[in-house]
Amino acid sequence: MELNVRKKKILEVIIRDYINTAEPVGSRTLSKRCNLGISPATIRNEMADLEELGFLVQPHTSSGRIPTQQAYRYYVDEIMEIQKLEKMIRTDIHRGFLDHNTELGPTMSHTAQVLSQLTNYTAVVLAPRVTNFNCKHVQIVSLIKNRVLMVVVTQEGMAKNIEVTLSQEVDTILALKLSNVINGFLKNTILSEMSSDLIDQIQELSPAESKLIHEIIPHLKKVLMEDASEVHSTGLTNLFNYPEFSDVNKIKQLINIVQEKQVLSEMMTSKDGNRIIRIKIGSENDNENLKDFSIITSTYELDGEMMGAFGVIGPTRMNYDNVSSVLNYIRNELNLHISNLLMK
Amino acid sequence: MELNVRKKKILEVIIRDYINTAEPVGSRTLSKRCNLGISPATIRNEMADLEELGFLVQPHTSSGRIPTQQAYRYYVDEIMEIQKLEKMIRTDIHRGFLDHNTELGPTMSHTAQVLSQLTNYTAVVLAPRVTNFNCKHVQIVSLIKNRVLMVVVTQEGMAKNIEVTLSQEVDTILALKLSNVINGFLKNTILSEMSSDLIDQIQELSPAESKLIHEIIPHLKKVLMEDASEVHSTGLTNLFNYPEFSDVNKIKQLINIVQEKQVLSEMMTSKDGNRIIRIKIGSENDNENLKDFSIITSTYELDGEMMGAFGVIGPTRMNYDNVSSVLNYIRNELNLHISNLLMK
DNA sequence: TGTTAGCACTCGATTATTGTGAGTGCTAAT
DNA sequence: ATTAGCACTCACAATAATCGAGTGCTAACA
Repeated sequence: MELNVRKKKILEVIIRDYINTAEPVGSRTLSKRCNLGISPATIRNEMADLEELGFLVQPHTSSGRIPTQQAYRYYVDEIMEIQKLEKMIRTDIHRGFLDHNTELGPTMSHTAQVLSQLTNYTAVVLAPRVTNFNCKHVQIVSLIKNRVLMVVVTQEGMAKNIEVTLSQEVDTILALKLSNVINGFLKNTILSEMSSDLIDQIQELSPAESKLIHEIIPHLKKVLMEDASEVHSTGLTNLFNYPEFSDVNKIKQLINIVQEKQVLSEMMTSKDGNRIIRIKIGSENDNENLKDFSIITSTYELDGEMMGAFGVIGPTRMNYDNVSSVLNYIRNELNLHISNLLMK
Repeated sequence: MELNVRKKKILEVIIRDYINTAEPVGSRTLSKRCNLGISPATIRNEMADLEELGFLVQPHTSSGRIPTQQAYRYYVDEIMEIQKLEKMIRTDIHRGFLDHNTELGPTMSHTAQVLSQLTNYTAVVLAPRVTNFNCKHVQIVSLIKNRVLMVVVTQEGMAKNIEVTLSQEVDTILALKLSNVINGFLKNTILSEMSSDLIDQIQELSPAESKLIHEIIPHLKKVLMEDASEVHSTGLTNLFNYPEFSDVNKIKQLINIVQEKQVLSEMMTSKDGNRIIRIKIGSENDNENLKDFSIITSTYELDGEMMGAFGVIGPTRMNYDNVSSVLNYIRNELNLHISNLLMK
């Protein structure tokens, strides 16, 4: 779809204006704002064309026009350019991260904080996930009776743990022995290749111990496989200030989105070509609850491998420029700090 | 404050009616509903008295009356009696818990689920906290470089862990040694009494190791002390259906409450005499955001020691009877299942 | 041929007007 | 002490009147 220069310019101004005001924009006000020296009447003609092409709609006859989803998509693809953030903001963000990069948890919540504050929308951050990473070390800790805590540590130094109930009692001594056996094993094999047969070949185990190992391995695999990464969200109430969210039903949708962590997590980690900044506008989202929202996300990596994602949820008339710039910069910061934190 | 029988009865019916309908109740409708065989005019007189006493207010002249906070308080203290739940509901709840009592986490989220479903309000559950419990076992797990995961296990088999960065590198061997040293120590001393002097008396440590122990102990103490227990909440959107929450600002308040986990946690664990069911109505709450809500909470125990809390947030015209009954029963269930889960 | 001034028209939003009805307080009769 | 009767109040809903930003169309103009 190609538009001539003037149409493009007019569309741009309309979108910008609507993003700011949430009011349908009419030809007269527009003619004042955009200094192209063309009269309202001409603009009206152009607007009529743009409407025919599917970029604009009128909420009712004889009102101003508002952009369609198609318009936002065109804007994002063809008009907008990701700006570099102002120097002052950049250093502000950078300093903030320096103050919060001692541990992983705080770094994540700080990221969410910064995102929602800088954009005035709702921020979502996925903590680093262990999926796809190799298990370096396992620690079984006896809790009480037949309950144990399993800690899985990846090559990169990320940890994840679950409590499980086993079929037999496990005391501190036994827990240590089981840990040692599994860790000995991990020196030669990766966890996902640990089969029943291999376990049976271990010499030094009593039948009871062997049975326990058989129970434990699937749990460990599950921990490493399942992507139940923690999802931080901040600035839920930010959206309440926008007129389109004075409707309680919209708010319900938003809350449902944020609470379906599993869905959110999958959505944010799915690829979109090679794009660094992924933008989904309104019904481009598969999730029913997100149909009235736009979501912009990005990911952070360690050593080329995707570790987690973060992004912003807002109205479809979102400030795509600003959010993209912010995400872009924060992505760099995150990559930097995460690798400082985890790799040697 | 004493009311004669008839006033008490009238007040009761008004409150019940208002809780159901959220509409101001007038003398005529009331006279039909309450079968005391008294005319609207008489009721009007009584209502005027009750208004003078501070139990009722009129939103505007010549409208029906609505109960004041004082009325709810009186209702809760003097009128209402906690009913036993219907047999069918009891067995339903009981079965539900049986299906979810293998691990602590699921038990907690199931509790929140059941609470919000049964009451139609917002449920909040505080997971068991380690505070006040004695540390039985400590496990230091090496993550990477100078980062370690510390696991603290209490006498009762609850676990809590944090990641910290230490001043020196800690590998797997060293982590094990440090764990052993601390655990050896724990055989004779409780964690909170571990002082610097005592650490210095340990023989088998190199200066570097001794320094690490000095760093580790405060972290362990902090884990055991601080009450950053996880707060589950469910059914946020339940409240949206009530007419008093069509106002976006009320919703904002609610979300703020649920997000201030620290405050919520303190509020729910603070005692209120020896009451099992604690009821705070509107401005009886210290927290500014809770001034328009009522909150009913209870606690669950292990071996007489309070472990956590749970409760329900709703409008001040909350169904105090039903919620109290539900909390009362769930409390028993929780006590039962938690002790099954944790103690021998 | 593209642009613009002019004009009649549209329609949501705002304000004013009027009923309607559930409710009240007061008084007088029971 | 209770109640029927009555005049009065006031939020709420429905209807009508007004306003104004915006439109489409036509004719004139560069």
